[in-house]
Amino acid sequence: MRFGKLCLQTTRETPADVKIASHSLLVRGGFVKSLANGIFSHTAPARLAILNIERIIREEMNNIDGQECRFPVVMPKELWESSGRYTSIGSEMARFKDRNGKDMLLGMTHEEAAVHLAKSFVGSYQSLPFMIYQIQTKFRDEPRPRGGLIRLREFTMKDAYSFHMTQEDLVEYYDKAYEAYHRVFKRAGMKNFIAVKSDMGMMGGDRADEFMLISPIGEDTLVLCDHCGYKANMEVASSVYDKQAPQLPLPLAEVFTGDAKEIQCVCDMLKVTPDCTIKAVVYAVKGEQGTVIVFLRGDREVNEAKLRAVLGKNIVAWENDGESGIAAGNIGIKDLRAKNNTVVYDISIANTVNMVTGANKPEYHLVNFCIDRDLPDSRSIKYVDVSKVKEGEACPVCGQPLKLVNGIEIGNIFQLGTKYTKSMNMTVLNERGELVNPIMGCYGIGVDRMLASIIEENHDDKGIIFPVTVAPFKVHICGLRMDDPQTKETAEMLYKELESNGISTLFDDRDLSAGVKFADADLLGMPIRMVVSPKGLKDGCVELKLRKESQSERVPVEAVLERVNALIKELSAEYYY
RNA sequence: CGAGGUGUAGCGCAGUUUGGUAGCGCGCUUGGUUCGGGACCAAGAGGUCGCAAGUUCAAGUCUUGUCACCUCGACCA
Repeated sequence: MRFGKLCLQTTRETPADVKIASHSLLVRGGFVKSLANGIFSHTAPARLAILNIERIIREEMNNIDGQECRFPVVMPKELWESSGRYTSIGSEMARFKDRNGKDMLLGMTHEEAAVHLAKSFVGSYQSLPFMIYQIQTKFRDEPRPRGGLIRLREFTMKDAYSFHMTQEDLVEYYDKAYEAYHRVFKRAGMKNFIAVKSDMGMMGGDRADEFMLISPIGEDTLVLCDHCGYKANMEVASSVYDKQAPQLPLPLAEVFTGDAKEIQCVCDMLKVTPDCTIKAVVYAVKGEQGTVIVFLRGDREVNEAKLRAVLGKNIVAWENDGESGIAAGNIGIKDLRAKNNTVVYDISIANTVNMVTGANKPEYHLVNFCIDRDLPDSRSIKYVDVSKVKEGEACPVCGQPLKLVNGIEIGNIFQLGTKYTKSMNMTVLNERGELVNPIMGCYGIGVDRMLASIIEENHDDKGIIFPVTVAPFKVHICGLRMDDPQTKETAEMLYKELESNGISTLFDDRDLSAGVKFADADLLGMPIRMVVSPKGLKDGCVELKLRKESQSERVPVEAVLERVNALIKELSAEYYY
């Protein structure tokens, strides 16, 4: 491709509202153009990089016997009602009516379509297992898109669906997919990624893993143990606690605390630390009356994802309407008289003694509260784990201190079970002639987000450093002094030679100064830069430089093709799995 | 949904306090000189100042409404 004719403009300045490196470089390099909130157009180089990523994904999916299919973007309401998700998914699903007033929606994932397709073509166990997948545009009306291509409303996703007769068969395939995902990310030039156990979210199912690129800009928090290798998303990470030091129970007493409501204020007033208190956090249940009150140790925070999983209900922020009977700021376990509420006891308060807690009346707290002594029905309390893991807390597996890092979710895999095949009534005959629901797995990769993540991990202060496997072009020719006939002729000749030998090349044939061309070459980040100039041609040479290196080499014009091929081979070796 | 911010040329911004001919830098066009790390000179093109209504002799500027975008928040009782 010729730079001079590219529909693209590089810029020196980063737009003021851009916060992260990949977004900045994608915009400055002219790869993407924001069209609306969370919706981008891609220029040719971005498209080429995406196609390279898709090619890697296709190869790996085909390698685990995937069949590339295609599901519709637009689907009727009825299909999604059959799985129950038409109502269970909120406003992130875009809905509209067609000309006849029929309710339609834009696909945000395709379990329903996959089951719809599979159930009509598959009647017996002899066809199973199989996996179907697609790479296609999804639309999710995210509440807050951000970070350029990191969180989009319209995006490209590879989504795969596998069907099995037994759980064992699913697990076996799941492990193959798990390995295939590692190969995809490795081949695409990612280094610092890991798989962690994750929440099921809207998918439902038995087990899920997320593939995370460890990065400070990641939106997810990951809990890791360097000692035993425990890895989990914060959303599902289990907590274990230091047991309270043994102490004699002191008499329960009510103390005046006035306006002190927040944990820290109460602690300051009573001269205690937050881990000696029990606090209450109140939620509302989405679409239902009443509240959920969570009691947990004052130094802990509620993990809403774990709470949702425990309740099996969606919770939302609670707003005090003054009618709930709740003494906000002074809520305690003892004599809680709130109406219509579900009470959740976190394991952090089990068997605690001498704690500070709300007195369930304004301006008062209790001190020396001992849950087993002061609650008549304490034995019937079922404690659950709903708090967030903290940095340094003991690993639930080996007890060593945990560390927290941020991660960008670049892919996920789920063991769905029969959630969709049951609800959508997909059955096949087994060996004994009985009708059974196949067991499903599903496997997603965010393609655009992968591009952004690759750039997050592969750039310097001058621009992108594309892995050779993903780079839109392998070679970037900078023709210096294109007004010089011999230089122009040689650059043209080399460009055509590379292209005709299957080496994708970006040819900067513009009549601009060397500095501009070098800056653009660094910004766009192709792995090999070739400088064709009168200076080099004087000795019959051109200059080759790798984007990731600072040293260049001089190569005779006639040896260029061979040398470029060798460099590509060398660069590619890094990304073999 | 809540709070804050921003909408002026393709991009980045000034101008708004105090109403009075639409500005700067980058980019773009033409000519010339340069040219191996974001060159210089000269001459140009390009904007109904997000949109709508209002106040005024006069609105980018004041008033009201509205739309869009950005950031943070939407557990810490």
